Amino acid sequence: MTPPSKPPAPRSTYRHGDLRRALLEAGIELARDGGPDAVVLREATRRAGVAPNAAYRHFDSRQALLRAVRSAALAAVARAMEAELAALPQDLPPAEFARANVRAVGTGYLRFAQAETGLFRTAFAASDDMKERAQGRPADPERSGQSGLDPFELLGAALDKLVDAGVLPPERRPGAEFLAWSAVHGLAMLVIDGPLGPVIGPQMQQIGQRLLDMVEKGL
Amino acid sequence: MTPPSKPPAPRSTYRHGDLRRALLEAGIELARDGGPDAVVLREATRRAGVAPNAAYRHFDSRQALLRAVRSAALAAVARAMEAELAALPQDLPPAEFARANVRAVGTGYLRFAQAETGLFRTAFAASDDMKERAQGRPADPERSGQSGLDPFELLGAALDKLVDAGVLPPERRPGAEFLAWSAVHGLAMLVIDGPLGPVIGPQMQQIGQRLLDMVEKGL
DNA sequence: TGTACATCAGTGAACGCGCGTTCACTGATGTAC
DNA sequence: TGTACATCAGTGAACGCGCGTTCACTGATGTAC
Repeated sequence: MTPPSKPPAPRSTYRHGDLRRALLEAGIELARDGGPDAVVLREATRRAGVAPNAAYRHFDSRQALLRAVRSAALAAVARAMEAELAALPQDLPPAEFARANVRAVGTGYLRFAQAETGLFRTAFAASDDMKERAQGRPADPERSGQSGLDPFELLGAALDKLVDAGVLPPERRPGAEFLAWSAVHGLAMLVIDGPLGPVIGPQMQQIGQRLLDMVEKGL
Repeated sequence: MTPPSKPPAPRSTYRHGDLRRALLEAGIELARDGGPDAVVLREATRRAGVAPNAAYRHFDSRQALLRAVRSAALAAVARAMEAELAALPQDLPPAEFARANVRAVGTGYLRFAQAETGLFRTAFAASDDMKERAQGRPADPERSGQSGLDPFELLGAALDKLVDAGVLPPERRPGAEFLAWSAVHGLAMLVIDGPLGPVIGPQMQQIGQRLLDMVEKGL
């Protein structure tokens, strides 16, 4: 895709200025067009125009850099969802509005998966040190959007609205995020990472809408 | 997990006998407990008790070996589905039986994902040379179960039964496999490869059944 | 206001690792006569 | 039935690669007096 490294961007000062940020941004760029495995310490330092070991002033290890990139990717997913939510007409009847919220969250997720495949894979790929994720930890602003909610929490909030509006019976609420998330996540993965990419990729948006219909009816 | 290599299994004859099969089986073993990235040519030859380059008599490249392993993994998924189908009671009323077929396919998929995580990931992970998958090619027995159908075809057949039994309106049939597959695939991926592993892994089977309810109602 | 010095960001060189792959080879097999 | 020989599966050694990480260092900064 892109050539192995960018012009080293010569630097006049001995100090870099904001190497941590530069490395993180290089890492995000790498993830963007190669997924998590492409987040390579040496390449990030190359792009920042710095010796390989300089990275260790700012990150304990490659893993630590990857973690930071992952948080940034999650925040980007959250912002994509927020963008869809913000574009919603505000004058819908409550039940309809609640439904539209859930759809917007799902649509944002799918759009992001297709537009930023590498970041999407980075956000949700396996990782040995990630075994602690998502249980009741305090919300981490690093992985959240403007609302302060991470992607999972945005989905949860939308489903809560569905209950409040009387569309979803409260007894069906617990665990509903897993069902909704599964459906949308599966389509995303099949298209970007699996065998269905070439087959349904082009029609992803329509299939995505049908999938959201199914979730809505089936929840 | 397992030590880096097994006892080299000393060989008395100069010829190996069935090196291709041995390499394939070593590759499957590697995939089983490490996913696609763990399918490493040199390690496969080590396990087969053979020099690294001997592999090139049987596979053009590491990619070729990985492809063969992937086919085997897909066949294993198909067999897991067939096992669920075979366990179905045969005396259900037609509509119910058709529904049960679809559930069985989904259940087999989810069971396999949880029991054979590495193989599952290998079967469905990205691959640059896989861009041709799944479109109208003649069914490949390498990736099929006893029925001669690969996992995707098994799902398709189950959905066809749903239409025949009058449960699913024919106009909803086209593309239905993408919706059903997405739901189930998403849950599998979130549990084995994503942030939800520790959170819902233990309850995967119940959530899986709820998910299949959703698909059934929503299709 | 000027100078000594602690701090610490970045350097340069090197390490060991394991990988996929290529080369020219050697040893056993089985077929043709 | 016995022997020459083509075939080809496996060997041994080596290649170049890029990675993450460690070491002892050097250069600029900013604070204490």
